[in-house]
Amino acid sequence: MAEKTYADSCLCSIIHDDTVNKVREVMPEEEKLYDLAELFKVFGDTTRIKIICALFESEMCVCDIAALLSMNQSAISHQLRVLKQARLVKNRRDGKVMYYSLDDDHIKHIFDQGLLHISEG
Amino acid sequence: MAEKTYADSCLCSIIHDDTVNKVREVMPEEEKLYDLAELFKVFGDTTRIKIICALFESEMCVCDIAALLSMNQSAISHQLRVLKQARLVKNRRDGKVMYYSLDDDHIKHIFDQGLLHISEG
DNA sequence: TGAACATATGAATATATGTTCATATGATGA
DNA sequence: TCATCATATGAACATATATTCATATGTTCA
Repeated sequence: MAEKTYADSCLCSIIHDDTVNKVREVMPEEEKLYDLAELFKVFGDTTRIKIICALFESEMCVCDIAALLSMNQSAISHQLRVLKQARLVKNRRDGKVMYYSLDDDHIKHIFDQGLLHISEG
Repeated sequence: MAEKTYADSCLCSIIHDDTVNKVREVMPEEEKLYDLAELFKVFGDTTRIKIICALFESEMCVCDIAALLSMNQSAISHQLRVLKQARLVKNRRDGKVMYYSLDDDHIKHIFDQGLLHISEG
């Protein structure tokens, strides 16, 4: 009764048990995969990509970034919060001004690999 | 009139012109940043992350993947299409069965860097 | 203390997106 | 050719999310 090993939602009756079992054994734990998706979701927005690229070059205040991207301060602030929660940026206050900078060494590698993928084909 | 150089949407009057200009010069072109966000958006979903992780281990057919993830065939097929459009997977037909496998060498690096980020802190 | 300014935040809105359901397509074998 | 099976696809629905607006917070300086 090979069929019994499959989820009810999959209507197929002939699949490759050995393959599925082998893969199942090496799959990372659910939580890790969820976190990974959450991380990439943060990168999956043009505004945040732009902010990160800007911060590759220099620490910037919220207003700098808003001016650079021609977006309003609130939108930038909201996105910086997302980046901060993902521990991708950090900030420091200097008087009224809040400066943001990158807080992760892996981002650059990830971006470079992504750009390599894009430039192919 | 420093204010005139800023977008109307940014209400700040005191920002760092030099920084903004310097950053503006090194920013990648708009289209490239858009493509990069689109790529990461593909990685920003748990189902697709799981599919990719599974394919790290072995080529699989649609039904295999559906069984592995306990999801229905249609959902998997839709997501495989997204992955294919992003040129992350390729497929080959063998009779009625369509086998999918990874079609990019950078994915593994990107995932590993992402996992490094997650495991920190 | 109060005005001015940079930033943060909550609510609302519009848009994007993942899954499901129903059904179409394409291949096999009798 | 017809039934069966694996996969693909379009429409619909529910949910997530980015931006805007209005306003709050926190700092500086007079």
